[in-house]
Amino acid sequence: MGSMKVHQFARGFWEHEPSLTLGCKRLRPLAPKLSNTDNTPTTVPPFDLKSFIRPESGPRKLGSSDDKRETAHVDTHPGGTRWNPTQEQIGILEMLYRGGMRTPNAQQIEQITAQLGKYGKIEGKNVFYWFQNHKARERQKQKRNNLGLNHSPRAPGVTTTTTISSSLTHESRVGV
Amino acid sequence: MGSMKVHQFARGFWEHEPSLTLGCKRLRPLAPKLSNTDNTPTTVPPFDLKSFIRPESGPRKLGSSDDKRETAHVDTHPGGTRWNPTQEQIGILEMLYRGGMRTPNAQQIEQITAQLGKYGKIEGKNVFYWFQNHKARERQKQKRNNLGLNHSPRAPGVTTTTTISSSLTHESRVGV
DNA sequence: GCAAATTAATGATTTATTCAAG
DNA sequence: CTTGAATAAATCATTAATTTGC
Repeated sequence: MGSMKVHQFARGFWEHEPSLTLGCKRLRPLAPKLSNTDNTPTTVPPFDLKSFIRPESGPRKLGSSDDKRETAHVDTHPGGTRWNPTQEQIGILEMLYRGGMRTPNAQQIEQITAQLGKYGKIEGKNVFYWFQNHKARERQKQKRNNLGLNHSPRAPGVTTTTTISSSLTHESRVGV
Repeated sequence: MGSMKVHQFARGFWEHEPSLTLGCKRLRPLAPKLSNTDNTPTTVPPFDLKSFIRPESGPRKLGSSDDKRETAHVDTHPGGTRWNPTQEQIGILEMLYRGGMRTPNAQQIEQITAQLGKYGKIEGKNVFYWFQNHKARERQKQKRNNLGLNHSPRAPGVTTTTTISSSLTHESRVGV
């Protein structure tokens, strides 16, 4: 397999907007059984659950790393369930988050994925989801804290670090 | 806090492409109104991870660190405008929708996009978004119609006198 | 000590809301 | 106003922690 063009779906269509590799696997285990009474015009492909859950031999869309060298597998290589981040990965992600990154764009996701890939199997969408979830859940936490906040006018313990060096070259700051 | 809800109906079986921020010319103020109580982090990560936080977007030019780009001229590109579906495309999509398709998976999207590509420029995410929006807005319309039965402002242009009961087979929304 | 049962975290999807182009 | 595009909120589903009984 020399230079073979992968599916067009990977490259050609999303070239304008940065996109990331997303797997074509991992579908919900719920019954793929549609109500067959309706005529689904497009042939709903028979969902081969097993083949989807085993992406190893499946066709990759993009971002296929040259080698996967799973022979040694430092990590669990969970056999095709959901991503289970390692401690290093989490650490880096949290660092990025604390650094101000909230919704990285495709370029950033690509790079992050590449970096985190050194510590374990990971895909771009994992990074994407992680930021989504982390952001949302941090907000939840904060809100919860705010609700029960009418007790001590001053936050005990945590002195809100106002020593922020305000000016920073964070261009990736979309929200806030 | 276990949510024991069992859905027996076929729910989504779609891989969900993470719609990455394109960041081309999409500046969304969207004041999140987040209470700024929490972290205003802006602490430079001690590592070189800052390389992750590269300035976003920029078509393909890298190297220029500072991007104070003006939103002046950069929109004559055919990649910058949004998808404008043709009549054939809409027709096919609606046909598929009426046929029961609601959230096509990646495979299906791929095929649909390929087909629709014959009639005009289109990308996979367009198909994805179309289904999302169409589903949501059909629901809105129905709801509006149901609520405003006694209303008689003006004859609605579209006679969507069909399929009101069909959607009842779905779960009734749990409020909220 | 261990494994089944239970609970807590959190990854992955779906839905609702919002913004802006045409 | 219509509607493509994007994000946030809500929800589902799976894995890790943990409890419990032996």
